[in-house]
Amino acid sequence: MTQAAAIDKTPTRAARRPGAFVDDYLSYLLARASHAVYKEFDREVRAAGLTSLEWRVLATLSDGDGLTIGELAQEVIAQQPTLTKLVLRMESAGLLERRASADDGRKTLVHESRRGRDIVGPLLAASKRHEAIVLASFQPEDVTALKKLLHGLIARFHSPQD
Amino acid sequence: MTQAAAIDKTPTRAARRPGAFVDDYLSYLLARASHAVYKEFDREVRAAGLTSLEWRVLATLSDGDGLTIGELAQEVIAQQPTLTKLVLRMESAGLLERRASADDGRKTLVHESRRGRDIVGPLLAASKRHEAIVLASFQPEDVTALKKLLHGLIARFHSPQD
DNA sequence: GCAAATTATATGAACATGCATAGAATGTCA
DNA sequence: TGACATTCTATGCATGTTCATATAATTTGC
Repeated sequence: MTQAAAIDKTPTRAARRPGAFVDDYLSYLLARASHAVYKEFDREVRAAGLTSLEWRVLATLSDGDGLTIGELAQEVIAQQPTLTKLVLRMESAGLLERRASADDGRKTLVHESRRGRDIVGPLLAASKRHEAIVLASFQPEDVTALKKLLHGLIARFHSPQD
Repeated sequence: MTQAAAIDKTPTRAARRPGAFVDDYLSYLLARASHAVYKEFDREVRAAGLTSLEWRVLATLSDGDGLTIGELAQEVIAQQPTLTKLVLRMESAGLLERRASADDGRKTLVHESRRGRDIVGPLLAASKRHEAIVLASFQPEDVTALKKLLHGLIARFHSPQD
């Protein structure tokens, strides 16, 4: 092990410090909540042989495919070169197909393959069950208000480019 | 350019499809909201010469440093090997210090350096201003309710290990 | 209809991350 | 105390991501 230079005699503060800034900072809170909720479900994603980004791609395409690389990148919150390469890998793996757009030769339209649909289908069902379980411990009206506010935040601050 | 195999004649559906599953799926919503809110502020982070993960590390340590690698990893939502390596790089860059724990030789305690504090200080102030602006367009009671619910989600589903 | 500007994707090289596991310190229990 | 299990960090290697830029297609202005 690489040895640290100095020795610290103060006890470790393992528990969260009350009133810490980061614990009340909105984008942290949102990210931590997202992670906390997703983490459990991630086990099922991995069991299906997918990474979380691959799952987001397939789930997004399930709502209607034929998206361009750029649209997909926005949807799954990744950068364009990342998506270009991921889509190539996923095409090689038989999870989706790339097609040239007829009306704009620059665009690559991404479609789910049969195999992609077969893999993501059960996961979509499982994710709905999982979300229902997560939300079961909250008041329905609180959940509605939460989602409405989240949509508001997204609409208000989501600019065109990533 | 790598040519796609087939040609797709259907028009691109650029706009979001209404009622799409992913657009109402909780962990997506949370992640997208987090990203939407953070994105603007990210410009200031990059201008300060930090990556977003480095910013999260320094911001977290500003609330009280001397955290172990493991604690930090939890706080900033990253894996332990990622943090070990990042902390080594940040130490080389003079942003923080690693110290051996006196009461547990396995632990590495991470502290901010003078330089780290100098860099993160203005960013912390800026982040508070930014959050105030973001939240200004919402009802204060809605914001309170949102944060309370997020804390609830985190507490309910945040297990010890990452 | 041609040059310049813009948009969309791909790609190369540098860098960061993740997985598995090693190494080191501590805790447990007989 | 000594063996065994556990905890915490580090590390090697494979893989994935990012930044800058190249390439290709389209649009704009004249």
